[in-house]
Amino acid sequence: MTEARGTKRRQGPRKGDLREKAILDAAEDLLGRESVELMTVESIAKGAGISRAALYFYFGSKLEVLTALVGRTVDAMTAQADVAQAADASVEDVVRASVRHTANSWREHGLVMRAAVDLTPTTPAIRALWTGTVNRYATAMTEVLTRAGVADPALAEALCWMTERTFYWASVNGDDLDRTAETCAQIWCATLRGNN
Amino acid sequence: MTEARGTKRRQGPRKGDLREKAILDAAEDLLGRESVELMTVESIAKGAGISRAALYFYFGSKLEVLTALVGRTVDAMTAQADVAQAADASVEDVVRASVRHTANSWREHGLVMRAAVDLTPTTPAIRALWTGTVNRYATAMTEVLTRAGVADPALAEALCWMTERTFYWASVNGDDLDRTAETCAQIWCATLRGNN
DNA sequence: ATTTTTATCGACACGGTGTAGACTTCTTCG
DNA sequence: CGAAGAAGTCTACACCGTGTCGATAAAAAT
Repeated sequence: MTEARGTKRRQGPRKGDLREKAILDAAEDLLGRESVELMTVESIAKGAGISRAALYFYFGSKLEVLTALVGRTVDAMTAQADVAQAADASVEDVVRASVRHTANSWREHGLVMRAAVDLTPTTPAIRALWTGTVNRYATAMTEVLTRAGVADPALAEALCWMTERTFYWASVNGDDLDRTAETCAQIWCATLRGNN
Repeated sequence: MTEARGTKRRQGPRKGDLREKAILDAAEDLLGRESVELMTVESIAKGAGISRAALYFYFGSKLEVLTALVGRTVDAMTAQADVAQAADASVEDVVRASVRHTANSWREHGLVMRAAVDLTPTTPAIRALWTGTVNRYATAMTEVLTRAGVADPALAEALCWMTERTFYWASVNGDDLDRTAETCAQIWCATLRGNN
């Protein structure tokens, strides 16, 4: 099972690449209605307008679909991520801007990000994507913290996971993400000052 | 499906209550070897020395077993929890003690706690147990923070989830939990000072 | 000692998964 | 154009884990 991808189809913008996108779109759509484990290969296929067996031509399993979907979303996130980092801004401002940016990601891609978190325990590939993203963020932040005299990378890491979890629950509960961002930023800044 | 429990058997230390414990023990044992979703009702039953169908006499599903197991563990945790809170200790000391206590919980019950976190998205009953525990901890901490002039409950909540996630990953990766506790305590204390 | 509750088991039906193999539709190049 | 072959789709099937049913055994209760 699972097939590691790439055995079949590989190159070129063939006709059925639209299908591939359609499948991901259908899956993303479904995430809005049913939970991940209720979502069946059948339902995804139906959403994409093809038969169950046809879907297996493109993806080896439901989890491969979800992995591709998370990958697409993570790419989109990091694409619009590294705009910031104006070198002259105050450290606190950089931190606040980063947290706000995170809030926006959750606003835009909350459904998929939630699914990514939910699937992190079960799916190695998704775990890799997600922890990879968080760790990238963490190392970037470690640099920023260092500029403020806080050296330990473990601190940045812990704060990143705090941010992740807090936004996750806020997204699940439908809380106000601006407030959430405020809370997170406050802790980030406190750590910034408190450990020089 | 699922049967909501209680329809069958209810009172007394009947003979088969041992079985019930045996089943939970078997499940906990299994958590050490295979992941939650690989674990099958069959394997749990086998571990408890009974047949698959017999297990359904005690629990309505694999998830009910896991829920009971998490419940048992959470009870054990909270049982030995509220020892602390000596009213004259410094706020920072209380915080450090709490975090260290959390580290001990993860040391002792890491397997089940990890499973609880993993199952939180999928199983409402376990989500209730877990968020309940964390929230109890959060409100207790809110009081402590208030004593230090930091009023916002959202801060304590965010810090609790930071602690949860950080220990979760440390437990998964086999990191040193003392170091993890140190990191968490540092952020707790920074927030304590930084936001008066 | 027998009646009732508690516990166990074998057998079944169901639903979702993944695969095999036949079939159709595109593409492309002689 | 028109055959070869690649890309895409479908029906049918076998598998596996789940949960239930009814018959039966073991324990408790009377």
